[in-house]
Amino acid sequence: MTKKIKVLLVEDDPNLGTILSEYLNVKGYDTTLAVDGEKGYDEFIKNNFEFIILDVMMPKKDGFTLATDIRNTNKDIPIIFLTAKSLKEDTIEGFRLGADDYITKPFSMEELMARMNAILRRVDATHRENSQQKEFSIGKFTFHAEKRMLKSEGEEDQKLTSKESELLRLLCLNKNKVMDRTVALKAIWNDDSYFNSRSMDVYITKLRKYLKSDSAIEILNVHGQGFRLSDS
Amino acid sequence: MTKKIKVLLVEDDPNLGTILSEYLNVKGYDTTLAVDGEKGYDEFIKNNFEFIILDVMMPKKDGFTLATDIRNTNKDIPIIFLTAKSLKEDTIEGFRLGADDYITKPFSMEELMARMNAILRRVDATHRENSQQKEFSIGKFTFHAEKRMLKSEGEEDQKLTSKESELLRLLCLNKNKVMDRTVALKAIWNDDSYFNSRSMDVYITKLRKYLKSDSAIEILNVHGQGFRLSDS
DNA sequence: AGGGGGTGTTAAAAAGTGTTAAGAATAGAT
DNA sequence: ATCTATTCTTAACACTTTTTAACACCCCCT
Repeated sequence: MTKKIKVLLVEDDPNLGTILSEYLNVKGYDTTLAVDGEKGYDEFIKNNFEFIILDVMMPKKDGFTLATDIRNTNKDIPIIFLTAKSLKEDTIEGFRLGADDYITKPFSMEELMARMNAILRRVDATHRENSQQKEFSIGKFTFHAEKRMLKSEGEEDQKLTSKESELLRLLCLNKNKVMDRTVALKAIWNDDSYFNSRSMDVYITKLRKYLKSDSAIEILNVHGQGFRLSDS
Repeated sequence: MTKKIKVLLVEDDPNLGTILSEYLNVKGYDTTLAVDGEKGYDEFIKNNFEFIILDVMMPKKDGFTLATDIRNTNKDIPIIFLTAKSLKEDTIEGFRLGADDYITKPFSMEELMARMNAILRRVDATHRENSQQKEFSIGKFTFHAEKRMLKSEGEEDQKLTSKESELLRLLCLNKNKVMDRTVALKAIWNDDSYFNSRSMDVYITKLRKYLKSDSAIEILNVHGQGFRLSDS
């Protein structure tokens, strides 16, 4: 399970603020609620947020001013504005300050989620390429995912097929934890169905063969759940 | 001066379509207008667009279907939906298909621009600018796509034929990612058919020969999908 | 203990690819 | 216009990757 994304929500309406905050937490985010712009800025400075949602109309410090201050210290963090009015100039102003989206009240929770996800997908995509792990160590083996190559001292290099490689990569990412069967099927086959599932079992057998020369490694089945690559 | 961004606009209303297209061109984009979903897809295959704007309600092929087809060949390209109705389910569906934004008519030109810019800011600059890139670095080689020339220190320059060059260019644009077989065939041969596909395999063999003196480079096959130029 | 669903394994079928070389098409030169 | 060199396509064969089928076994529940 991936780490929760830390969200700062700044909203002066206590009803809406609480509801939104709780909804986001249920959806797997780690949300902090601030009730005005100044408190929002304090929270921003003290924590490492990864996503900002700002109401525009707020006492003490309005959303635009707060956004400007936030952008001064972090020019990458995604910002979404919430607003009661849909004045055109306001919208443009929001985007000019570096907003990623601008949502007019009333809006549905689902829509907010959908728009957050659309933005996060982009942020991930740009950061993901470089931060993707390419080389894994499994017992006496070294597995290079990109090159689809499994090496070990004193043995001939084993070239893997793309399916073999993708599966082994998922196992490595979950080393000593269970790699969920359904998750793997959807990630590699795009679809979990009976036949794909059986196909995956065939590949598990193949991987076990490749790895059998090191008895410290095992691919264990977790009945009804998936597999665990155990490395001691 | 940065290169113009190539935008595909698919909109069946000729009035709106023309006005939008002209407006975008004035704003420095290079816009192509298609009047229905099928024509839109044809244009998408033939060109290297970097941004897509789709009307949802269209004859022949609606925006959602078109978006799905486009996402099948390119999962990174930004997509914005335009729609007359603001049905909640529609919005969510659009985002589920990988939309980056969803704009309800009527909207202002400025708002569209602002939302486009917000998305483009997030997209990796290299993704945007590389579609007309002329020079590529592959391991110890340098490839000039325009001049169809492959150079490397201490080796004689290798002149490539046009097919060889176009194929290598596509591989370079997708370096370390899969170059989809169908997309490449449609881009280079204008038609994916069995024989063209076999022809492409012959060219892959040729390119591998040219590149074989650098073992850090590989053209890997991804079964049933395409090829990946791996460079580490 | 029995039974149903999940898994391990092997092998054959189906689909896709690697490679070489000969044939067709095209463009350039004479 | 005809010849020629080059480029591109088609054919052929060997091989790899993936899926499907088949059968044996195991886990877990009642």
